[in-house]
Amino acid sequence: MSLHSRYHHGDLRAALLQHAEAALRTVGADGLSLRQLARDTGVSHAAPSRHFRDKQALLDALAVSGLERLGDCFEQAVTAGPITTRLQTFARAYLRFALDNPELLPLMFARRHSSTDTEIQAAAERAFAIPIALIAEGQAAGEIVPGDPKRLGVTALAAVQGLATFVGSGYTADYDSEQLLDDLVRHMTLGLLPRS
Amino acid sequence: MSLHSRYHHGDLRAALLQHAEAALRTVGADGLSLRQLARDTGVSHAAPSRHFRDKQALLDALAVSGLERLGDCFEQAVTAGPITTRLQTFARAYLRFALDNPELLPLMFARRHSSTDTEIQAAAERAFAIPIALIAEGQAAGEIVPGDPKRLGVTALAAVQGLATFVGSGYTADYDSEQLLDDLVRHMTLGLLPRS
DNA sequence: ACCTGAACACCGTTCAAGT
DNA sequence: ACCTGAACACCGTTCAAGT
Repeated sequence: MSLHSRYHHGDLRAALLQHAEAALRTVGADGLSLRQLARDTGVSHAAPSRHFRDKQALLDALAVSGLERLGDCFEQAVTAGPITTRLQTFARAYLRFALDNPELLPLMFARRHSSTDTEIQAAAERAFAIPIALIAEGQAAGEIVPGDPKRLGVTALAAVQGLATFVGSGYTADYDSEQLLDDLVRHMTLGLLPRS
Repeated sequence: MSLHSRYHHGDLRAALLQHAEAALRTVGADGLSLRQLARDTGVSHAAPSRHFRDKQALLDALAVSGLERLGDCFEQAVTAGPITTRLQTFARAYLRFALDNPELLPLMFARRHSSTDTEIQAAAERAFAIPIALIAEGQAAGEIVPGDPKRLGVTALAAVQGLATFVGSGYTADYDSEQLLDDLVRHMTLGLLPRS
């Protein structure tokens, strides 16, 4: 085994990201180590720094790829039918993604420290544009109350996001998550106040 | 300065927790170091292990104290008046707490790894019982739709929790957080579907 | 251009020993 | 009972040197 064979002659950045996603699932964000990641990928511990300035840059890259995958889920959740079932399909897709990627969501919603992290911001914008478009459609058909569709979409998405947080925390362990989601969608669409 | 003076002859556990909360605000959960915490408190780096088995135990203790403080906020948010303003008062209190303690919330809603963390669970139960009681009151007065008040409360609390997550992430930087909360409460109470 | 290997300053955790 | 100080195995980050 020559010294040359230790070189990773491919797309090291992509390889690191792939191994990082796997490590995120097994050891979590806190347990993720750049040195272990380098070992997994078969390069020296200093090699990742060529592609990710520091550990935060790697976590940010994971957040971007997570937001892109969430966008894919949203695209697959676009259906026809009555507005309530269309909304519910989106909500289900979001909740499923959140529960399937519990370590990824905190990265996607991490507090941006300094300047606006344009890359993450753009990826989030793209993903959330899909359900927001549904809101706008529903409004055009008179099926949803009027108002800025983006503002309205954010409140609806936030509700599902928050439910995922509660379910993930285990505070609602005595309830079924799908039933809670059904309740959430019903309360969000019909309202908590009686419809006389 | 005798060797004896390095001993912390008081409630070291409480002192550690107090410094840990301050450190959480300044350097965040990731930046929090047990060794630095020991230095801040004036004890050896091994002393904290007597009171917190490991770093996770310290973070869990911070979560418990955070949930207790959230409970205090909820208690102060108990008011009289129409049901919508009472709900809004709770929602405002929750959002304010979440935005004022951005580093604490992820700890409070951290994924429980193994067995049910009974202490955290109990603290959460106590805090959330207060808004849930309001839901039950509203239902008794016929002001809120029927259903299990706990299930209903979780969905309502989740909505606010999710909004805090969105606002904290910066995805809604172009909107005012209080206005978003007003929208959320209105949509949650009246519903997204037109009231014909 | 890309990676290595050594070096530096930090960690969390453990444990015999001290008071 | 409570704390110290040394020890161990790990980190993230930097940088001259190699190919």
